[in-house]
Amino acid sequence: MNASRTARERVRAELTREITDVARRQLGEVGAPALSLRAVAREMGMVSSAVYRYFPSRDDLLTALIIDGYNAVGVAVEQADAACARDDVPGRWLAACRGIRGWALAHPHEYALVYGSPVPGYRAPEQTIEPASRVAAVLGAIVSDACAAGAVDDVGASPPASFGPDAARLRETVLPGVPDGVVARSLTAWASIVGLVSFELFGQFENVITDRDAFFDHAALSLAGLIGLQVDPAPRARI
Amino acid sequence: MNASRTARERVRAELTREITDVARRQLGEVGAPALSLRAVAREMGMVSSAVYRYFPSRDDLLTALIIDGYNAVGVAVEQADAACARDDVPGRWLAACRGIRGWALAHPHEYALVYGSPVPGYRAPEQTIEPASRVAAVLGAIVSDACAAGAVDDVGASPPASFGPDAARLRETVLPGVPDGVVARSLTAWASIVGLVSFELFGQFENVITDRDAFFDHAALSLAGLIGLQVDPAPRARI
DNA sequence: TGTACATCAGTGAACGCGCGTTCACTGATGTAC
DNA sequence: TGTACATCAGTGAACGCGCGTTCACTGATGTAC
Repeated sequence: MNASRTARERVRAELTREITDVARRQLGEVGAPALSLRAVAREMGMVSSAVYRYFPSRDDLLTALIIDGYNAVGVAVEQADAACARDDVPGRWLAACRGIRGWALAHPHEYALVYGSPVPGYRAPEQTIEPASRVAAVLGAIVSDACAAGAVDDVGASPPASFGPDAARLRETVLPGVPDGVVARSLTAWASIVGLVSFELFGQFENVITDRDAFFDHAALSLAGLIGLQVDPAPRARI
Repeated sequence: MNASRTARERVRAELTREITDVARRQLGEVGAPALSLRAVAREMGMVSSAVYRYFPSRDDLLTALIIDGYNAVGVAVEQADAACARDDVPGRWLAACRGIRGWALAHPHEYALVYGSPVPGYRAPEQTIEPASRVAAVLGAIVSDACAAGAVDDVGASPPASFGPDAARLRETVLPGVPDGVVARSLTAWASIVGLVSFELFGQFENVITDRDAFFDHAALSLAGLIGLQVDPAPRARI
């Protein structure tokens, strides 16, 4: 029957989910390169070979965790953006950036898995590319909306001619209606935000920056300015 | 005698160096988390326990590699900067940024070791902090020189008050004579440059940017503009 | 210069561990008639 | 509703491997007189 068939499948889906949950928990303790199928099985109370019913190899488990990671940070950023007034461009930008950083600080090993150095011996399959764009989509929408509202200054040097096709492709997906120069600076700002978070998380700001919350906000707004988003010099008053 | 004593010590130094060379070569193949003392010993034709005469543990070998890595990228950036006319601020900035990226592309695993996610189970000791500042020192000198020459626009929002002491400390070491706002934006730009290189190396620009050389140059100059360095809109003519 | 001793480098075996993956198997859960 | 069969989940043992680190040891290289 269909009902009973889905019953078995439901159990299967539940266990698959439980395995990734346990794996994610262990990831948070030992980091991706040290993550082991056997340890996951042990914690689940199964024999290690049983996990192979759910994931054909360790790499597939890692792939699942990467996809989950991209989705998790994607959701965090989407929610941060959604909580802002649509026309408050600097507010949305800052909220989205804070969303990335907040998620990263809460899940450092997951962050390292998706934005850090590649796990040795593991090669990410195509499947991981699409969920990776989720964060970019939110940042892109903010810039697009700002452009549509005429709230972007397209100043600064023009990007190289070879960037044209890339910009055109990005306009079709995450940055509709955004001129080449702003596309280039948006990409730069995106990489910069992640660079800032990585610096903080990977220890490069040790003994350098004390109040990292405040510094990050300031840096994020500087980068909004780099893109050309019109940012108030002082925080706007709230009634 | 002193001469013979240094003879023995010379052999020791040579072998120590050879071990790190082999380790660095293997690092380039398997990545830091998979680097193993035994494999290094095997390639050297020694028994694994012999390596312990030179490095008391695997962690100490990793530490040596990290320090070497910081020094190597430091040298690369210093040389890139030194090849430019002292008063050509944008040229020096671009050269230094290219130096980081060029070294990173040539030594991706070493780059990942120093700027990527931390190696699980390894905790970097204090020794690694000082050589880490070598790159920052070059970038800092460029900004300092530009400030001294009056070639920096200190525009944009002020950094948070809590950043004051950090800026003061940085002024004493790598950014003499640089006002708080420019210090903050220099740090942001520094993290951004490394973020761009990481994005490229760790696969985030896959299917996004085609001509990465040209894009990087453009991004680096955008970030020079973020700091406030006065950049010519068009490349200056050369006679 | 020659000898007695101390220092050091490198050996080989071992300890104890964990890993990914395969495979033949036992039961339980589902399906078809 | 009941039975015969097929599918699937989980077991337990095994394969073959590599790892970091310790330790008692043999020789060679240096030092002091």
